[in-house]
Amino acid sequence: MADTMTKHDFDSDGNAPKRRVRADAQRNEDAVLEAAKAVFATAGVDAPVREIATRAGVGVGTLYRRFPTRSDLVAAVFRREVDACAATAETLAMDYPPGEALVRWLNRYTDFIATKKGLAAALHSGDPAFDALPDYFRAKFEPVLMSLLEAAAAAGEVRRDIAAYDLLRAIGNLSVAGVGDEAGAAHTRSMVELLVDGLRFGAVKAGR
Amino acid sequence: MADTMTKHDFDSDGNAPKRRVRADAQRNEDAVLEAAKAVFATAGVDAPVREIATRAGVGVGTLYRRFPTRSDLVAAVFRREVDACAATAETLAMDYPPGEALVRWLNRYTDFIATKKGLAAALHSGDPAFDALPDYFRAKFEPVLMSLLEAAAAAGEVRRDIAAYDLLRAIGNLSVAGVGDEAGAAHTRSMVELLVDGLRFGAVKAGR
DNA sequence: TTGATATACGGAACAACGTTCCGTATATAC
DNA sequence: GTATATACGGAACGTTGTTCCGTATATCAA
Repeated sequence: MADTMTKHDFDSDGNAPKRRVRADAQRNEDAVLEAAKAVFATAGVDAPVREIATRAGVGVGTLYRRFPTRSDLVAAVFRREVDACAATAETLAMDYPPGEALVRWLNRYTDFIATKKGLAAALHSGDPAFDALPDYFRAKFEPVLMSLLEAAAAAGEVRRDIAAYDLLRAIGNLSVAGVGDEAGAAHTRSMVELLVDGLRFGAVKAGR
Repeated sequence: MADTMTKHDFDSDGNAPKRRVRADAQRNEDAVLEAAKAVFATAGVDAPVREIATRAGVGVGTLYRRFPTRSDLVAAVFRREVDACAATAETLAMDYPPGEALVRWLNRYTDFIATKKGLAAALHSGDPAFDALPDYFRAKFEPVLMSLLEAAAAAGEVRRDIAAYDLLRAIGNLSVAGVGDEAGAAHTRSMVELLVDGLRFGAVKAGR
């Protein structure tokens, strides 16, 4: 039978496909993301895929259909949470004076990272699935921190010669140490404060 | 002629081992450590055990006899390198003024960490084999940095309220980002400098 | 030297993981 | 209601870390 000429074919890029996404597929994707978020927070990003699939009530095949690699799943979950954290900056900027907004967001950011067991390592593991993550991370967070930084600098509270991205990375890495450790969290916080003092140091010298 | 009468019986601590350590065993242990050091530097601490065994010219069984866990091997290699890095501090302290010696050692330390792909993550992974590492790390590095810090503080170049250990951890974590990345190394360096500026900031104010 | 034996060796075998495959089930379009 | 594209579950595969054990050998006593 040569019925190769199928009836519906030209659903090229960006056009409406003949069939819409199946409801169960969508439901399962959500379930997987939700389960993954929970499992990652508990057991770190190295948690077995099977565990996530089970928790989501699907088979591993289903999971892999949507996330071809465990790294893709990690990336997807990560993106979601980045969005959430970045969003808090605006609120802070409105509710507090520049210097305080900056510090508060930095703390929020620190807490955000604290729930990312092993993620910093994964980011630099060379896995191609994570290649896009730093860019996403940066695209979301840099403008946000730049605003806070600029406002604080304008108020004469911090220096201007530190790039937002550098600060972002520095604090992110600083925070890796405190994961799952009470004393570690305290250390992280004081080191972040030290960094902020470094920021102020410059402002003092340049401000007069 | 009576000679073979115990030329080595109670060496170390009151123990009298019937047989001494076999020569081939010792040789293999060295070979494994050497191979592991090279492989870890190249491929990170997650490199396959088999690869290390092969490179050392031994079977995996032999490797596991001495290092019951891959983590134990990682720990052993790590300890060696910690010793080497800590040792450089004394030299520096003798050859440079306090402030400079401090900064130079901090840089040396940064370079040291830069070759430790993924090790910071391993340290906090919860693997029991690494539990002793932070203590070892601290026991070796803290006194060393305390000396440098104290000398610099005495010279009025830095503040006194930052604990050596915190600084150690902070820089270590800061350095994780720069692994295998040119720009990353530069970022790391400037963040370390920012930290040092934070140290100086306090010194300036502490005139009281 | 020679034999006895504790010790060490290599690599096959096992378990747990990430990932692939494919026969079966089902939501959607007509 | 039927056809069929789509999604599903889970067995199966390759690669890890680790264990096991039969074989080889360095050391000791004679």
